[in-house]
Amino acid sequence: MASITKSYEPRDVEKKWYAAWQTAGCFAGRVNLAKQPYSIVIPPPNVTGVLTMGHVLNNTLQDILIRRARLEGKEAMWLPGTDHAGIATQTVVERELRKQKLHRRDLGREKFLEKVWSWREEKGGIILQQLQALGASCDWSRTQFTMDPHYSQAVLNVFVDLFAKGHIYRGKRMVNWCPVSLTALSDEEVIMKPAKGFLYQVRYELVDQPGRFIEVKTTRPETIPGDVAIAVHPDDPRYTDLIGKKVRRPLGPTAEIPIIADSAVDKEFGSGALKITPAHDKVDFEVGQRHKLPPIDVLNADGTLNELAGPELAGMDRFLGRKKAAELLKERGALVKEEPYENNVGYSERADVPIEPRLTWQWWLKYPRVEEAKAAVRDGHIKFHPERWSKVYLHWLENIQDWCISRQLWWGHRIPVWYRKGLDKEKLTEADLRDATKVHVSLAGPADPENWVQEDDVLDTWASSWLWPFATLGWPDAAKMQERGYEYFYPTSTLVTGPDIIFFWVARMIMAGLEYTGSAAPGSQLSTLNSQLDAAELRRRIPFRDVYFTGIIRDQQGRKMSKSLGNSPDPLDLIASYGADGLRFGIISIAPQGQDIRFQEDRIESGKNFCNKLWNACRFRQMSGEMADNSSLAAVLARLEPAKFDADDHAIVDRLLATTRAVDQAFANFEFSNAVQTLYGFFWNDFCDWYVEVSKAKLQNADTKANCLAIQDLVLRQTLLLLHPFTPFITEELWHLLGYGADSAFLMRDARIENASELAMALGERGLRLDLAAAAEVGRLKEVTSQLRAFKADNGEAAKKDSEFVVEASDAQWAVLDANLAKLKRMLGAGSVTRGKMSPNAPACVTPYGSWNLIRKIGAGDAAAEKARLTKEVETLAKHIAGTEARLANEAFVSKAPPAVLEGARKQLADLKAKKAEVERLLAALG
RNA sequence: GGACUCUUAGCUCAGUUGGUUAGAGCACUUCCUUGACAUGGAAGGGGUCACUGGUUCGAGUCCAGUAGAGUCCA
Repeated sequence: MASITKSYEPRDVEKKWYAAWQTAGCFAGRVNLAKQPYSIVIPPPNVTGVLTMGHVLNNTLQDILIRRARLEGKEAMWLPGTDHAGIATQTVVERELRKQKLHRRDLGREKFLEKVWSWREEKGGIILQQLQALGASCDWSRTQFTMDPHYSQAVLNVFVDLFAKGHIYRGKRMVNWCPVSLTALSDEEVIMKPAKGFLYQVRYELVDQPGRFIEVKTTRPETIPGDVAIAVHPDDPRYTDLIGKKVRRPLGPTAEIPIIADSAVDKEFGSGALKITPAHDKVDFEVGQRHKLPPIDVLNADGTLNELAGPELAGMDRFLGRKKAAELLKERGALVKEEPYENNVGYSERADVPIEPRLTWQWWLKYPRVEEAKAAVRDGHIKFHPERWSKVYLHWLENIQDWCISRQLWWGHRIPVWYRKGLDKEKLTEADLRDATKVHVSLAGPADPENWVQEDDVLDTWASSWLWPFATLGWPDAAKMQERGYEYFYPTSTLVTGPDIIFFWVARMIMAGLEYTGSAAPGSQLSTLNSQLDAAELRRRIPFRDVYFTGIIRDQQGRKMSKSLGNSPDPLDLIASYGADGLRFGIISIAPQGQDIRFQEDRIESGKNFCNKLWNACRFRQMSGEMADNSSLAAVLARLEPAKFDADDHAIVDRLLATTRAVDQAFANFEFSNAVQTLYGFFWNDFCDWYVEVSKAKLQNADTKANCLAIQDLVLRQTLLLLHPFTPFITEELWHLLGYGADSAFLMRDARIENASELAMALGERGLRLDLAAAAEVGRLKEVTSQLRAFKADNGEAAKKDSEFVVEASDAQWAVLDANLAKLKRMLGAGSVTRGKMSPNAPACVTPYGSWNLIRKIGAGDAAAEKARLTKEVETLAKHIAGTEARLANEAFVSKAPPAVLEGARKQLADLKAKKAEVERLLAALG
C-alpha cells in the first residue's frame, strides 16, 4: 500500500480519478428495475457559456445529490447538455464576421448557419469540459444539445401540435425590440439600467383657444410625431374643461389630436397630462386601444426615425433625433423647460443598447395546462425548496400572459409554417391562418414547396428548453424513449436551479410535462386524457418532484457577479489554487439555504484546509499501525473489541452515529451547508482534536492498540462515505489508500453508505452496546481539559509540557481522573497529576473534578494576583447564583415551567453554589 | 404601488416546536515549530440579537408596528 504524503496535492489525484471513473463507465445511468431510479437533468448552460461561480454552486449541488443517491444504492442518472442560446450564439458569430467586415446578410441564411455550426463544433460547449474539472459525474454519453436533430423534431412537433390545438396564434403586439439584433426579446433578455437623460417640458396649443396650452413632460421628444392624443386623469380638476378639445401636435406632420380622459394617467407625475404614443409605449398602446386611436409608428426597425416623423427628423438615429426634436421644439417656442433626469431604461442584454417597445407581428402561445400546473405545486406533487418560492410561482401563473415565442433570428428552430406565395403576411387574419390553402403548418412541410415561402422567424430558445426533462429522454420517438429509459427515469427526481428562471423555465417545464407526458406520451399504454388530470396522472406527468432553488452568488459588496463588472473569480483558477474538492466544500459551506451568497475566498481556502486535515488524519492512521482488513464494513466491525471500549471509544462512536444521523437528516431537508458544517465540526473537533489525541496513549498500549485502530478505521470509513458527495476526489483516493475498496472497485460507484440506523444496528449485531453515560463523561472531561489549559495559560504556562498539578478531589472524582490519567496528562501538557491537599501558596482552579493546584514557586506579587483572580471568579459566580435564585423565587416560574426546566435550574444553582463555596475556601486559605 | 426576503461578534453566517451564562468559520491578540497536519495546535478579546411595543413565568425565537437593505412583480 502506498504511503500517504505529508500534504494533499489535489491536481494529480483529481485527474487520475476522473479519468478512471470515466474509463470504467461509472457515470452511466442504466435502466435497472432492481434499483430505484434517481435522475436529474442539468439546467442546460448556454452553449457559448463558460463556467461561472453560479454554475459551480448549481452543479456541485446536483453532483452531491447524484453521488449520494449512488451511495444509497439507487440507479443515478445525471443528464448533461447545452442549449443553443439563439441570440447569444448568433451575436458571437456575427461579431466574428464583423472582424472580416461581413454581415450575416452577406452570407445568406444557409451559409450563416453553417458558420454557426462550425463555431459550435469548435468552441461551443467548453463549459461541459469545465464541469469535468469540478468533478461532475454526469452521464456524458447522454449529452444533449437543443439543436440536435432529434431534439429539434421534438420542438417542432410541439409547435405543430399546439397550433393544431389552437394554442398558437399570430398577432401584432407590443414587444421588447432590439434595434441592433433586429429581433423581439424576452423580458429576461432586457436589463433595466438607470440612464441619465433630460425631461422635456413641452406645450401643446389648443386649436380653438390660441394662446392657451397644455403641458406634458417627456423623456422622448422624438416620438412626438407619433402622438395621437394627450391624456389626463378623469378626476383631475385642472383639466376637466379641456377633455374633448383638440391640440396641435408641435412636431412632425401637422395634426390636431384630442385631449382624452383615462385613469391610467398618474396625476402626480409632471403636469398630470400625458402624451399618448401608442406605437412606442406599452401603457400608451393600451390607452390607444381603449380610445380606438390608431398607432403611428415613427421608428424603423433599426431605431432610425422614418418619414412619419416628418422631413426634419426622418432618417436620423433615435438619439440624434431626440436632440434635433428638442431644438425644433425650442425654435417653435413649444419647449418650456429642459431638466436633467435619471430614469430606468431597458437595455438589450446582448447588444447593450436601449430596447424599443415596438409593435410587430409575432407568434404567441396561450399556455396549456395552467390550472394543473398550479395544482401540481399547490397540492405538493412538486415540492419547492425553500417552500416560499411556490408563492412566487403561483402568483405568476395567476397572472399569466401569452408567450411571445418568435424571434427574428436565424439561429434556432425555424418555425414550421409556410405561407402561400404572394400572400401579404401583414394582412393575414386568424381565419386565414387556419386556411390550409393559405397557410401550411407541419413538420414535413408542404408537398409542393415551390408554391410556398417558409416563415423566417425562429422560436424563442425557451420554447425548446421547456421540453428538456422529457425530450432529452427520447420523447416523442417511442424507440428512442425505450433506448434512453424514459419510462424508468421520468419524472426526474430533483431539479436544481436559480429562482431567477422560475417563470422562464421551471413553470414552463411543468406545463410542458403536464401536456405531453404520462398517458399523453407516445407509446403509452393508457388512453389519453384530455381534460382535467387526476392526482395520479398529475404525478406521472410532472417533470420533477423536488425543485431546489439555489441562492445567487454575490461579491463582497453584495453585487451580482457579472462579466462586465469583472467581479467574478474564474472557478478554474480557484480549482488550481484550492483543488476541486476545496472549492466544492467551501462553496457549499457558505451557501445558506434559500438566501443569496456573499462570496468569500477565505471560505474556499478553509475547504482546502479541511481536505488537508482529512488527508493528514488518514496519514496518521496509516502511520499508527499495520493496516488490517478494511475491505468491508463487516470486516472492520469484526476487528472491534467491544469489551475493550473505554469512555472515549464509546464517545467517538456515539458522535459518529449522531453525525451520520444529522447528515441523513440534512439530505432529507436539502440542507447542504448544514451537512458540510456538521461534518467539519465532527471530524475536526471530535475526531482530530480529541479522539486522535487520546489515541496516542492507547496506541502505546499493546492491549488497546488493535481496537483503537479498528475504531479509527470505522470512523474514517464512514466519514469518507459521508463526505464523498461533497469532496469526491480526495475521498476516492483515501478510500483506496486505506484499503476500503478492492483495486477494481470505486467508492463512487461500488460503495454503499449505511444510514444512521443501519450503522447502529450493525454495531449492535457486533455486540457493541454504547455506554452513553461514559460518552457524556468524555464531554465533561473535554471541558475540564479546556478549563485547565486556560488555567495554565493564565499562569504563564500555556506552552509548558510538564506542568505539575496537585488535585484535591473526592474519591468518586479521583476515580474518574485516575482512569483517564495518561490521556489527561497528554492533553493538559502535565508532567504529573497527583492527589493531595490544596496549598494556599499555589494558584488554584475549581473544576467539576476537584480543585487543582498548579505547583510552582510563587512570590508575594503572584499571591496578590491569584487573590484578585479568585475574587473575580467569586463575583461572577455570585451574579449567576443571584440570577438563578431570582428565577426560582418567582412563584409563577416554579408553578408554570416544565419540570425538566425547573430541575435543570435547581441543579445549576446547586453546582454554582458548591463551586462558589470551594473558591471561597481557597480564597480564605490565601489569607 | 404589491409580494417576498434579510437585519445576531470586525466580516460571512448558524441558532430546530419559546427554556440555563447566544454559537461557528474567518479576521484579530498572545503563546507553541511537540513524531498526522504551521493548510497545524493551545488560549484569549469581541454581541443592548436593527428599533419600539405586546403576548408569556420566560422572547434572538411568537405577534404588531417603525427604520434600513435587497429581490421579484406591476
